[in-house]
Amino acid sequence: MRDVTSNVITIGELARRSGLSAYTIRFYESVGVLRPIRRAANGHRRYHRDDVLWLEFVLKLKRTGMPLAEIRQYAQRRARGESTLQPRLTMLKLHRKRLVIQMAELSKCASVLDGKIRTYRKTIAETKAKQKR
Amino acid sequence: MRDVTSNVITIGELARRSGLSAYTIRFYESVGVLRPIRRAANGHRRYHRDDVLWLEFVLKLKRTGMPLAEIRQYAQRRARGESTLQPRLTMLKLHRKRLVIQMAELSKCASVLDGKIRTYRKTIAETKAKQKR
DNA sequence: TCTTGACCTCGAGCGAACTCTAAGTTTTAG
DNA sequence: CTAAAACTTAGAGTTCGCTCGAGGTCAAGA
Repeated sequence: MRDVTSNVITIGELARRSGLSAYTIRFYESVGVLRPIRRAANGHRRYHRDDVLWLEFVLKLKRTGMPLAEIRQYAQRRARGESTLQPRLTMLKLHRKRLVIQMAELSKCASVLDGKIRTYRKTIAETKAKQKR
Repeated sequence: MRDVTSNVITIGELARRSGLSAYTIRFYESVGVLRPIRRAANGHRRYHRDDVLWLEFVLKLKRTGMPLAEIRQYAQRRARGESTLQPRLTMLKLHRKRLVIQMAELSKCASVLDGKIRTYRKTIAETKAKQKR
């Protein structure tokens, strides 16, 4: 059996842990969101601790609406080292601003929804009362 | 000149007001997100107050991540009248739950981002200090 | 009258993000 | 040793949500 407790894992195990499909993980590598992954002697991908951590961060960005093209740019700057710290910081700050806007949007929509839910409940209750009479 | 203050507006005016393109508005009608819009004698669409309000609500759902297929289903139930109140209520409650999850995701990501931004700032400051020496 | 611009329909095209197929190797369990 | 499961590649196909092009009508302004 494969050692699942190791800090070097296969693509299948990473898929299981991340909730992505192996297809998607390879796709992310092919578009440059993940750097070229180290291989075992047989050519199979081996994901290390740092790859896993990076993927987790990528998924955070993705789930909060950053497009893959932008994540790729960030990844490529990261790969180029410390000289790109400033532009990366700018990207993060920009995304943070978008999050704030998104959160405002969500909470506004939540209260609209709450209003609708309340009136729906009332209407349904009234309809039922009428039927009983 | 066209009367822009009226409560019956053209597709161009609605596009201007909603920020969507006229293409998109027609597309929404074609997929059933908007009901078939009333026409002027010449066949041009005329949007009334209720159409505009409905579109506003649709955009709230869309911006908070409800897929068009689901919005269409809601719209079609709405068109079928009071008998669909219960399933519509269920849909709204479901979407509300998703909003809560999304908001949690966003704020979690925001704090991760804040952490990164802080360490980036520090690293940049240190690098500059080193260069001065 | 002529031109410009806003509208119409239908169907094709596009970009993003996967998702899968095919054909081939390798690993692992029995 | 063999069968099934897990991996590899390249490239095709799918879904979603638009976005546009072609070709046509119609109305208002110069």
